[in-house]
Amino acid sequence: MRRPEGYRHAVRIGDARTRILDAAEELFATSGYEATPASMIAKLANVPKGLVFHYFPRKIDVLVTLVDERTLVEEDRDVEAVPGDPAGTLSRLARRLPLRASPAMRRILFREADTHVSVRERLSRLNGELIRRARFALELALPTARGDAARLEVAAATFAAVLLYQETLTQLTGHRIDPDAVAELIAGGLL
Amino acid sequence: MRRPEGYRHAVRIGDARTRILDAAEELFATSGYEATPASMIAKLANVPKGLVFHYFPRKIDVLVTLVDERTLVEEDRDVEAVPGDPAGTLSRLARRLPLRASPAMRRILFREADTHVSVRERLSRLNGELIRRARFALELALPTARGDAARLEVAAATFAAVLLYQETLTQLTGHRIDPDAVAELIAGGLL
Amino acid sequence: MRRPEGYRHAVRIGDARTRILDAAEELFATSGYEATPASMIAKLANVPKGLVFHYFPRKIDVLVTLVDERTLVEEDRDVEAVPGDPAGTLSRLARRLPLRASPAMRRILFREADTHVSVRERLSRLNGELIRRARFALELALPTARGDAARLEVAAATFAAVLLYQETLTQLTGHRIDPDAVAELIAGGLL
Amino acid sequence: MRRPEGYRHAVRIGDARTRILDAAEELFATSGYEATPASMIAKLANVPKGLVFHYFPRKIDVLVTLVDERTLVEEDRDVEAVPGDPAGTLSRLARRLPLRASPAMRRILFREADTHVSVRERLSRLNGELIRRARFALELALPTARGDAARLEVAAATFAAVLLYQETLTQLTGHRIDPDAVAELIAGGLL
DNA sequence: AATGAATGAGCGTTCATTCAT
DNA sequence: TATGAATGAACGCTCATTCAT
Repeated sequence: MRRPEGYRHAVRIGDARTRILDAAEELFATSGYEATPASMIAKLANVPKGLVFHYFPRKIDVLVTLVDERTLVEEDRDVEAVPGDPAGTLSRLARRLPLRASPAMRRILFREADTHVSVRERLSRLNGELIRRARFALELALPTARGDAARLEVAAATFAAVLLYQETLTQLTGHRIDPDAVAELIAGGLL
Repeated sequence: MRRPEGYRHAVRIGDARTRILDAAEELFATSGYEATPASMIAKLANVPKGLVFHYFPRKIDVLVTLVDERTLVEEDRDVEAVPGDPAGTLSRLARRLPLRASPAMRRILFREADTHVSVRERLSRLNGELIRRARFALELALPTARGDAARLEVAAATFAAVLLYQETLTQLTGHRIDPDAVAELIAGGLL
Repeated sequence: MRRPEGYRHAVRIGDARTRILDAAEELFATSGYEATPASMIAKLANVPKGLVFHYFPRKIDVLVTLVDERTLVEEDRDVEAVPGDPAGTLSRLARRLPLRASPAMRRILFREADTHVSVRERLSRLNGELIRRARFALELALPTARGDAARLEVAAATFAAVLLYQETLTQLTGHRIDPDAVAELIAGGLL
Repeated sequence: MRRPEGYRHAVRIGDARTRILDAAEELFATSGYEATPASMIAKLANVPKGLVFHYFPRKIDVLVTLVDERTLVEEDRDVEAVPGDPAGTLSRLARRLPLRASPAMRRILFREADTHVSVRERLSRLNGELIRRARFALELALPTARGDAARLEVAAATFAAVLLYQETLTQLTGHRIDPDAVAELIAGGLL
């Protein structure tokens, strides 16, 4: 919770603990958790190596703390739905992803998810929240009786998948996917 | 050197080189490349550690070889399209993913893509092929003039994303997505 | 970090870094750099192996540091020349070899010179300095006009060669050469 | 004894055993015995690795054989002495070094001498023979009664040292020493 | 709170050597 | 005689972690 508004990139300011987390965020995102030695975090953070272990007794604690403090899945936030405009409603939701996290933190979240439980849990909650919200938005936006529950669920899950995966996809394949267009496609399928 | 039909799981048979690749496939999928020591591969393959390096001079060669020999992106394969049935056409395409690879290999492909170029390239080709084929299938299946190029592209990319990501998603969140339902949704959006 | 006066032999005292260098000096001189594992240095120095690499990130750094800190080519030192006594002048020079280094360090210097640049450079400088000084001493000691430049140069180079090589020769062949006698011989040849 | 006249350099012809020795000679001279893996010898010799150990059960046998078969200290060969011309006599002796060995073999002889007994012995014999012959030549060339035994010995040893060391010196320091000039200097000192 | 020396387990890799064929 | 798979000991090096100060 220490980070204020916005994301600081590669700027090593603040107290030692913050600088350590900043450095780790950058390095984990770039090279992965396993491939990042604690000594490198210390060097980038410009603190003595011992201090890293003073604040975070085990290296894994740095990752856990990062996920804990720097990714925030915002649950139960309001959904802005415009009845009769499911596409626009989804688009707006896309723009307000309920994940407060820097791009670096997002990469970490996805990359380390399958080897570290606490990371996986966070990602799982995010996905659940996204689907929940998309479903709810569609319910509000669609003319009543239009979508049976199962169809809505599929639409919500598909949209969530695209939102979560698009960044990875762009990174790995260079292929950009436009959430707005997807929103329109999905909305078209429901009407 | 190619694997025959089907996938062998955790069965340690065949010559040493094959057993090493089998073991690595399993371990890389489970724990990730970085977190898997060569010694563990050797132990699971039931060969002395030295033999691993006899066949694969550097550890990374094991990963590269795995991707090389055990993931096969089938390009230019025929697409079975049924005019007037875009949903069914996509469903059939989903069932014939142009990636010959065990589930384990797929996880490796996705997990290691952002730190190892050769893996990333393979994944990128796969994604491209998948989109290309989905687009082509839709062109054939849709009534002419129905879909303008951009809409088709979005539909294809969305479907590809779902196909590629669904496995990871299930793994990470427990939430299962049904490609057939997505096919129907997308087809509905296009008609 | 410089060694004080005199040489300590095989006495394992002082801080860990010093003990490591002491041990390496002894072992490199005895068995050669390549044939001396870092573990053996650690054992002789009575430190854990990891500590060797704490102070010297690569093994070669131990050798380089040794040459750097424990061989000192003293340039521009005064030459004590006695006019009319070239033999005595050379003898005195021999006794004040401009190389501050233990016998062990000298063996290392010669043995590793042809495979390690930094060592070779040090040895080269030493040889140059030795010749320069011998020439200068002879110029002062000889009656003017006696020796033309070329002859002086040869005498200086010969004497330098004998000084540098005698130790190796004794080691390898058991045959001892007496620098004083050589000085006399050379002086005789110039007069 | 297998080598005919002259030295073949880097030409891999002849039977396997010869090619192995050729390769080893080149590699040992360049990188030293310890730093040359048997596999590299095999590769350069263009023979399978197993064959190296077929001919030479242990790696050290390659070195020993090399020294054994490819360095020949010619003892008891005639000395051409010209009475009254000690300088010329020494010069001639320098030109007929009693060591039949390629430059590469000489480098090996000197470099490995202090860690391998058999090599050291060979070098020792060479030095002894050189001194013996220089002493004998000087005895014959000098006017009788001129040189007492001790002086002759010093002269002979000095000349031998220069001859043996000159190659190393040139290599390590770039400083060339001219044996003829040294011969003259020494002869001058004896007359 | 801060530090860097110390520790040791374990990693990737090398390589002499063996051996079945 | 010829071969390359197999073996295992040891090597250089890394690194999380501890600890005295």
